[in-house]
Amino acid sequence: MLTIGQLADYAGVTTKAVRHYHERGLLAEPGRDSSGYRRYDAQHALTLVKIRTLADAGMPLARVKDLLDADPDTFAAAIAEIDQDIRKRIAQLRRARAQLAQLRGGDRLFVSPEIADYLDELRELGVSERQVCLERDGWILMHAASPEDVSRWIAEKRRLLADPEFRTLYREHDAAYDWSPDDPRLPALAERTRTWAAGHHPSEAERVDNPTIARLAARTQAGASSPAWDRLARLIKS
Amino acid sequence: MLTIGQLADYAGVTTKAVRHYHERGLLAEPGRDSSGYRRYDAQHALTLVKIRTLADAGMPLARVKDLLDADPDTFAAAIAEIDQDIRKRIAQLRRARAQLAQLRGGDRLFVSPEIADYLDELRELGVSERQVCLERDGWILMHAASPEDVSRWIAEKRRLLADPEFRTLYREHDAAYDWSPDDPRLPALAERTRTWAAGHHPSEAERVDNPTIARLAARTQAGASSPAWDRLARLIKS
DNA sequence: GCTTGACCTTGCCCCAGGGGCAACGTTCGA
DNA sequence: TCGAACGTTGCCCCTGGGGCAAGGTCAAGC
Repeated sequence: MLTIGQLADYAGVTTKAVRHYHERGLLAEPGRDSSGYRRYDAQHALTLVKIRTLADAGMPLARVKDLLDADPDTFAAAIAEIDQDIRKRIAQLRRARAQLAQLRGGDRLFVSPEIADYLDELRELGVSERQVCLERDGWILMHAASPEDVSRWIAEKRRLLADPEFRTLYREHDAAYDWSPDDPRLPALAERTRTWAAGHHPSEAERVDNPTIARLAARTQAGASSPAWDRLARLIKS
Repeated sequence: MLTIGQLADYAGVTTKAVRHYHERGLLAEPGRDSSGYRRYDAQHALTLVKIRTLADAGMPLARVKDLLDADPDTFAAAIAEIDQDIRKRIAQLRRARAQLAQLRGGDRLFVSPEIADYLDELRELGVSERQVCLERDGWILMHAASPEDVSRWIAEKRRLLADPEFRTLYREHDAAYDWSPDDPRLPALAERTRTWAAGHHPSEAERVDNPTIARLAARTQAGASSPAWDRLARLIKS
């Protein structure tokens, strides 16, 4: 007859776990010897190994309990199900591993592939990393606030970037961030921007009156501006 | 600016989880709007996705917290470690799957390969499944109570089974379980057993005076006897 | 016989990672 | 204007045990 420690060692668990299984009704309480120690027999060892096998496979103890005295068909079905579950979990772990690797480089992890591609295009255009981050943050907010609009807006942005004049303006605005607010190039840039805006026929998509988006855009800009940008904004409005 | 629900949906978690991360200090509490609602920006979304990526990889939240503002080297090292861990867990799951499959057939799962082989030999000899179970339970107890003795005893048992007379006696004892206690074959079997025992030179191993084992054996037998076996035992002793 | 160390007993609180519910305030669209 | 859907805090609950306390017990060696 075995003590709780011997039984636990045999099954590769702690004595604590064995007592836990008693509490949860998974393992029958054995008889006690004269000193009150639990004394186990081989049947307990068999059951304990079964419990561990099922629990190691990720089955909750409550289900293990039901299953221990279920008929063979139920048992087999449960085994099959758990087996499927294990395969799913392996796949999940593989995915987690891949995600983890992404964490080290780039922002593909944080935005949809569509947006990530767009950001890469900006980079190829020579846009500063600061500006790319600003864009990324804007798209994250948009994606979170109204995901169904993202595709349309991305398409619109792409359409604009196809216009050489817009591309030039975009890059100059980007560069202007670091200029002095008194930089003589600012009035000229403002003028060119207004000219472009006047000649530019706003598309359907752009006129979408989504107040959420409008407020969102305003906030995003507000967070990260510079003296030169502030002046530029005033010059364009005036 | 996002509400907690939008942020949570974006990262694929529950609002409860987001609040949990605030409590644990993983995610900075954002400002509140006039009604007391939390209002999040893109930075929160970035951090939240990072948190989930690390947590999904099995990292405890406490470590995630430390890692979120660690230097890149520490971060990379931690990533590598977690990656190793994931691979280990995948291997573990695979093992669990294999064990699970074993659960459906035989008792290889419960005893060492050595003992399982021995039990299979008994089966080939035509020993009843009842007797094989009895043996199995005995070996489980021995393995749990004093694993270092198992190999020696198994070898001894094998040596005995090589003796044709012992094999015959073993099988007849097995069969006698179901006999009536008045069966006329019992006295003859007892006599043959005594003759064999007298002519049998007990080996070194057999005389090992392990009182634990002796008590153990006695208990095992006591649990599963039959009227015929009881009579047989009395006949042999007398 | 005595000590020492390893074992056993019960009981209680602790952890992650949230879920669920209460009881209430806010916002938004029809 | 009203109801649904969302937000707030706070509390207790779950799993699968770990850790520790405050003892009782057992076997070995001296």
